[in-house]
Amino acid sequence: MGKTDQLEPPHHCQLCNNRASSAFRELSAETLDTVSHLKTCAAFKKGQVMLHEGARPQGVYCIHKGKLKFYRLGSEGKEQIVRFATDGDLVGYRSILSDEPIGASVTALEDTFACYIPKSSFFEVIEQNPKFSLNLLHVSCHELGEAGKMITSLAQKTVRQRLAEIFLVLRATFGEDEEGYLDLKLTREEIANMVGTATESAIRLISELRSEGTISTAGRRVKIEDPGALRALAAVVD
Amino acid sequence: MGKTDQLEPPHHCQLCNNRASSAFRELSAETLDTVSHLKTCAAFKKGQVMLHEGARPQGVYCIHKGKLKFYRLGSEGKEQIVRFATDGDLVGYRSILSDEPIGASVTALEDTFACYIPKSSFFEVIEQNPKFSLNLLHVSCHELGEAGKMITSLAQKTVRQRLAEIFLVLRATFGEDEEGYLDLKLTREEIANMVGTATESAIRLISELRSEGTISTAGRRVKIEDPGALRALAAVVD
DNA sequence: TCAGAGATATGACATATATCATATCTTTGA
DNA sequence: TCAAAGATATGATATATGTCATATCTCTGA
Repeated sequence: MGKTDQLEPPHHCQLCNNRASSAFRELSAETLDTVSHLKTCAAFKKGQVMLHEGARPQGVYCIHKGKLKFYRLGSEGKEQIVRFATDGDLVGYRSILSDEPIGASVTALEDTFACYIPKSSFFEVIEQNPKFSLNLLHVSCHELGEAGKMITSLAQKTVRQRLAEIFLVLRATFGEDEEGYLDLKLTREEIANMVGTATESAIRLISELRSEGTISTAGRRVKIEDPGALRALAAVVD
Repeated sequence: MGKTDQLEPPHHCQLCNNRASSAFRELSAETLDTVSHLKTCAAFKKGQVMLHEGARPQGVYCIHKGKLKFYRLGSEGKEQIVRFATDGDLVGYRSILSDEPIGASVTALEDTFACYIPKSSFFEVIEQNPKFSLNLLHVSCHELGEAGKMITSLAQKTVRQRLAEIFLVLRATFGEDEEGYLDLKLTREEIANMVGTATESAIRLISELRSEGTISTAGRRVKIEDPGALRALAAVVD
């Protein structure tokens, strides 16, 4: 569904729509040319795993179009979603740069197209472009801040508050479609795995928010009806 | 207490004991010389705040000797400890590199000596030393992985399991003194603020672990008596 | 050195959330 | 298009943890 020429990666990084918002922003034409020649294309179907927890990646992916979840398996085998990636985001860089195994599996939430840059090429670009290093530092340090927020939220807020917060975060990250629904379809189980609660509890609390008129749902599609109520509930600090 | 000449920062970075384990490892002699001339010294008494949440730091601190906690204030004003820093660690780099306000306040848990490097000098070193950028990327990406572990633990483990885990983490991070006690004194409230629970709950569960013979305590000093039992309890995955 | 403040300890009780069970409702793939 | 598999929904119940209250204990600064 949709025109494939919009979904396939462009032939050259300079033509990529995501360039301005990615770690490749503000790089010289020559550098982009180099990266362009080093990269290959990869496609992932919805549900397909891009990276496995514990593995050693041999390169990084730059997401051209798609949505992915990062998750760790807890001791009971339950998924904990730790973050998401979408257009323009780099995937796999954490493991390569810290020289550690993959910390979180990455799976496509919808059909995804990505560019693959081998590890060696990635390091070459880093070493020859201080600007690229700075961009990577910017991204990783920003993520670190987001993780701190998530830690505080998990430690101090109730499930109900975290659920409200998650809907606001999803809207900020993925936006809304023409009808006002969050532009990301998640199962109730996946929502529970972000919030850190049992699936039944997530379902129950979603039903409550729905009956209170704060949100509405249509299958897996969720619409925020009263953002103010959500913000009040979530007790958003920052 | 203690000889001051051991506690004050050395005059030159090349003589610093922490060099090998810090982000300044493997830098050229000239670079270290530059940094040495740009830095100034700073001392923090136990309990003193090094950085305030929400502020804009004008430089980074390299910890020469000491222990500090990073914490965010939740909506109820409760501290959530998100990580620690000790000898050789950089403090404040996250905010400067992501160009965001400080995400977590930093307070000295004991008297601390640090070197202060102004923002501009810090960026100069980064731009002129790809190796330093890589070290910083290594550190920030490692921290990001640790944050992911903490998120999973908070979301999926019981307070009892997290408490067991914390004692193991503290031992791995700070080690033990000659008598076998964890080399870090925390109040029960601080322990609760790491684990993400009420102070009373932390006290109660610590009492339980004590009566089970898994740990022993002497005031604020904690000794791990049965690491195996702690590991089993924490259900450590990785 | 001592007194007051803060920390630790423990009980009683409240409650949010997990767990288990069952019934419908949607997807999805053949 | 349909049937099976999986997802959603909701009730009943159990329980871990939070909250409030009170009583020592132990630091720390004057």
